[in-house]
Amino acid sequence: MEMATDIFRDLCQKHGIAMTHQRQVLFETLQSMYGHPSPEDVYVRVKEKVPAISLATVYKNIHLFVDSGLLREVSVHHGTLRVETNQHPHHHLICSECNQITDIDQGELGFTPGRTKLANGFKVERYAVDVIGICPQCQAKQTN
Amino acid sequence: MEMATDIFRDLCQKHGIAMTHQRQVLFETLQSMYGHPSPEDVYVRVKEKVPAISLATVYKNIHLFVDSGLLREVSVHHGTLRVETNQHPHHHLICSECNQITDIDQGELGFTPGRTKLANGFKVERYAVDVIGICPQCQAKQTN
DNA sequence: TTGACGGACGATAATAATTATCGTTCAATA
DNA sequence: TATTGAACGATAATTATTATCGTCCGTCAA
Repeated sequence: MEMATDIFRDLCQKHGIAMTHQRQVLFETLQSMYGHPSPEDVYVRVKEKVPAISLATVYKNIHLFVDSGLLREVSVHHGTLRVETNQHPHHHLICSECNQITDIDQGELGFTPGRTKLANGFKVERYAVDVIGICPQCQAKQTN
Repeated sequence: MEMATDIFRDLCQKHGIAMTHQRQVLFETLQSMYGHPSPEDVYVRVKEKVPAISLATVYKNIHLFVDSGLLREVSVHHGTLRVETNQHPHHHLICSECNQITDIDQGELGFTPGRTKLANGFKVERYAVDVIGICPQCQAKQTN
């Protein structure tokens, strides 16, 4: 489960971030966990290896990892409660650059809802699809 | 844009909630808005019609509407920051009863990613699918 | 109509999650 | 190895949300 230090150093270099002891332990800890842990959960686990670490460091580096593509977060949506005003069946386009969320009709997306019962017995009510990518505005900015 | 009071009363009855003036104005206001407003946004708008309304009432009733199915929220997992520990391409099963989130492999879901460029010029990086429904455990509880 | 009851409201205190600040320490590199 | 900016740790501050609690309003029985 241990990752060689120089492998992690390379990984950091590839993603353009500095390598520190805290970051290495944090990353290794994440890889050893299951499911969708909260920063607090991760903090508790990392403390076993680096007792002096601060919760703020965990937050800062999770965000750093996410921003630099080392790590992914469960949902790219707003951190706050948002309500749908669009009554029609639709999905979301989310720009990974500016985080803007735009609605797209189910038909326009070319998405056909799959089965209504999955292998494990999960009963499907509906599908919510997030299309993550770059919006036209941000594409234009990038080429400039 | 106005909704007759007795139509809203019927709607409330159908969903098993009491009808009040604040709820009616809140609901009408939501229907008149676009995009994905925050409770604060909605509060500001509702205040124009009901100046004495409290932000807490807006929160309470948005949740009531969501729970009773009158309204939908943008993301089922907003709330707190969660990180993915699963490196493989996967999607999420979300139980609308107990809110548990389970990973499901893209293949197992039977989902075929669509086009990589959408009509409006949006450049697709990846698709994130949330399957919302009832997990086997909660189905068992319901039949009991 | 009146009186009682329960649920909804408004004001605001409390909590939870996250971010900002700031002095100290560490990692990259010349 | 000395320099220098970035990262760290402690903790204060902020933001979003929820809980509390006294009051008010609508409904129903007398």
